[in-house]
Amino acid sequence: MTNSEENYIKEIYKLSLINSNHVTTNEIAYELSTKPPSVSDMLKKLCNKKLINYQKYKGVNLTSKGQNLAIYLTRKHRLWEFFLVNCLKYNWDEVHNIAEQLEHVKSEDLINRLDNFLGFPKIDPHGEPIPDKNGVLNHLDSKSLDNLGKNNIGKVVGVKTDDSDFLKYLNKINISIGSKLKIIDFNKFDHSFEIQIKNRTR
Amino acid sequence: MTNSEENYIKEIYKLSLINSNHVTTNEIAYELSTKPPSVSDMLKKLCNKKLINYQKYKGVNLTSKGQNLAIYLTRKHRLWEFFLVNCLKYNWDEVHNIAEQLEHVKSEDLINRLDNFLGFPKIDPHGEPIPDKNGVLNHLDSKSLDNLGKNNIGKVVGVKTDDSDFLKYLNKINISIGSKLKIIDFNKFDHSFEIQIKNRTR
DNA sequence: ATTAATTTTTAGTCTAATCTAAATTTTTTT
DNA sequence: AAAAAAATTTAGATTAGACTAAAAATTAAT
Repeated sequence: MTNSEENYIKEIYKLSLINSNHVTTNEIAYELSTKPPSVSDMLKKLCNKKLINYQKYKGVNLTSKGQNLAIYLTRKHRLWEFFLVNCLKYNWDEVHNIAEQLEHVKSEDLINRLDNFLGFPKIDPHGEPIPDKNGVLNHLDSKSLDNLGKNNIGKVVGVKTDDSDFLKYLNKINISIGSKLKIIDFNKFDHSFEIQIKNRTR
Repeated sequence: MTNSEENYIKEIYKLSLINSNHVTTNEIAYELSTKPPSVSDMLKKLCNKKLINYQKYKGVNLTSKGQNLAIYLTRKHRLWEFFLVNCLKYNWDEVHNIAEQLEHVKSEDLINRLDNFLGFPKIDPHGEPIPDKNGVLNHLDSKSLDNLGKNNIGKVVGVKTDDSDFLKYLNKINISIGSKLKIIDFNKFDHSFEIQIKNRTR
């Protein structure tokens, strides 16, 4: 299993959570900053390895073998992110690229020991659940901000994106995991919210 | 800088410490489990990048640029080994392969933070010195076992090889860093020693 | 239901790193 | 110092992953 194959599997996994299991060539190419022909080539290879279901022109989804692999990669990524933030004192907006590299280190034993060393954490620095040794994911009871509704109050439990610039913006406006948000108003023309932020004072 | 280039630089560094700065194509090929033509190709490339001095058929040595790089790679490798043994509770004979992978992660900041997290250790689990941020190496005052001489007593401060089987053998006969050894006898026919081992009782 | 636009795939090229086989240079032996 | 052996390099092929340009299939628009 090459690093590149692993990156494709992880990306297909991410996209299939958004697009209800139907992922297209162009989407993958866009997300991985590569070109569609490269994706076509790789899809053939991953299909031969029984990691994805793929029919020409029809898009892809993961086989259960591919899904297990994706969950294992996610486990590695999130455990490394947890290590970087909690041990090495990185900010949550700085860890993605490094975790991306660390996650390709090949040793299942290493990851289980890391998990143990970190105290078997259940959520990563962005609030995303960390799959356990058996691939079991602890889904949080949560809804996205646009489903909260006007005048309702919610508590931030996670952020879906790894985009460093967006996370920096959240730092700037003082939103982090645990912040309480109230929807004040909604602007239809650009789908933006006006919100009120309450943080616990420390 | 590719992983492969890094592996070559590190190997040339290791070999030039043994062979007083004259390293040959076949030696490199043997150590890296590759073939001489592959080495020839790579040497050309590293020479173009001014990392080694290389003349066809004449062997190689590192430029000062190459040496700095080698020391930095050694720093990364030994810090990760320290982490694996001291945090993740690996044995000293198990860490080499994993550290080999971790050392290719590209982030100088990561290594400096790791160094800080580990408490700026000076020696790795095999007793080898860990270069600091500026590449400064703390050479231990030591001699090899075959220079100790009959009836003399020495204290083990380090082991030069990463060979997992040899390290396991040392575990078996109960030699570790800190053991006191006395040369009882020397057998000329196969250059073997008879030694007495004294370990601190805990 | 054709045409137009978009998406996806095929065909062929490129680079890094490897290999085998053959040629060349250096070293050793006689 | 010539011949034999060993070490090293060149030449040419291969694989993985990416690319551009062109062809084919699908989807959208009239």
